[in-house]
Amino acid sequence: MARYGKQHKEATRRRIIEAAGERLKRDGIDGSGVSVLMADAGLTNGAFYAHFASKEDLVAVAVADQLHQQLERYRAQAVDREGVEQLVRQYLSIEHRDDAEHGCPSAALLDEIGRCGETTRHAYTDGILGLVDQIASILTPSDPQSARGQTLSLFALLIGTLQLSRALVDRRLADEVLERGIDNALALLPGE
Amino acid sequence: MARYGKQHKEATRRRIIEAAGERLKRDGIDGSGVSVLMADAGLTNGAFYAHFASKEDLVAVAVADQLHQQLERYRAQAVDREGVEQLVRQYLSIEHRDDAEHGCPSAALLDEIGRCGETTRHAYTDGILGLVDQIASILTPSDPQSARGQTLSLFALLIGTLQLSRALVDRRLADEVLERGIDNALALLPGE
DNA sequence: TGTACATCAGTGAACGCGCGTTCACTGATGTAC
DNA sequence: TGTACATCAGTGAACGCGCGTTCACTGATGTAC
Repeated sequence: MARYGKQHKEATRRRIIEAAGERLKRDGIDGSGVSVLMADAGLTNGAFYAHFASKEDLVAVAVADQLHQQLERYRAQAVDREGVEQLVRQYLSIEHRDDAEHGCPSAALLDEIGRCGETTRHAYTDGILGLVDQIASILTPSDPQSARGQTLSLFALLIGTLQLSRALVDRRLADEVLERGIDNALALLPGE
Repeated sequence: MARYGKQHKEATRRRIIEAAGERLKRDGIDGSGVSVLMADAGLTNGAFYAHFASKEDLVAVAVADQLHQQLERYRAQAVDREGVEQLVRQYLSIEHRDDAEHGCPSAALLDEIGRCGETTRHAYTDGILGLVDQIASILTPSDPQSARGQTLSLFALLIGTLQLSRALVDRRLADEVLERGIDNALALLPGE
């Protein structure tokens, strides 16, 4: 029945989603056209609608995937409080600021996501809560639920700091924002 | 010589800039077309290039104007530490979150600004520094320069918090982020 | 094993539309007499 | 004061282009005999 081996189309779909994640973070949602997104995956625009119902559909899936990838990375790295502190330092590093394409989807896209339809915002909400709960469970293993709000607030600082550092043309100032952000973020970590 | 009275064209230009500020904050930079921006000012698209060199030119000017307006508002309201604390509460209010059109340009546009050309990012940098220095001068009148970094970091928290609250579909959670943000922001205020 | 076939992932041209920008023009204005 | 005129802010159609989406098709594939 299935002519190409059923994993073939699935693999193509994944390639599109992952390439789209990077392109969206680099050029923004409105700034990334379907033809370019498909070309990034080595395909032509016509094949798009065999994989996704619409551009918004792909955006929602790509945002979910980006947050899921982030969760996997954080899960591997942030095994204890010190791991989380290291994560904060990496998040607010010059390398992360200067490489949005491979960085945090929230920092790259959050204000645009806020203007998206409910599908995308729902995917975002689910994804960020997965991340937040993971970090909260490490910082406050006895009652992670209570640390959710505080961890979300910590994320807000990280996201805002990276965006601000990216927008400032004064490099010295942009770097200082990152450093201040680290101190303040560490102070905001929910405790046991 | 000047047929329409020289203040006429200047007034039209201002009308375009102010309408554009609101439209950009509502629909984003890539999401706002020149024709719509002109229609918002009661004009047709053709007149645009008599006032601005390009769309990017208007964006830079509108961003600068928005930040300037914000500065004027903050200057009037934040005359002492308590005024600043009030400002933080207003910034992280449900009303502000649900009315991006009349709200903070940073919260509405910061990740898009980070992807803009140097003209716009330069305008943004100047504008945000004006704001930051104003707040810093109230919180640390003896040495506002030293409070600059900390105040920028405070702004980062405010901006990230509002964006996060706008993106979350879970209202309870979106509201909680604002509340947590207030507590954390107040704790981040640089002191004397 | 080799060949004919049915499947369907992917192609690429085309759809209508709105983008940013240009331009020949219109018509309301303040000025000159 | 009333009229003819020069100015120029603003109009609206058009430019080429890329958008998101559709569709008739191609051609590589795994299967059946």
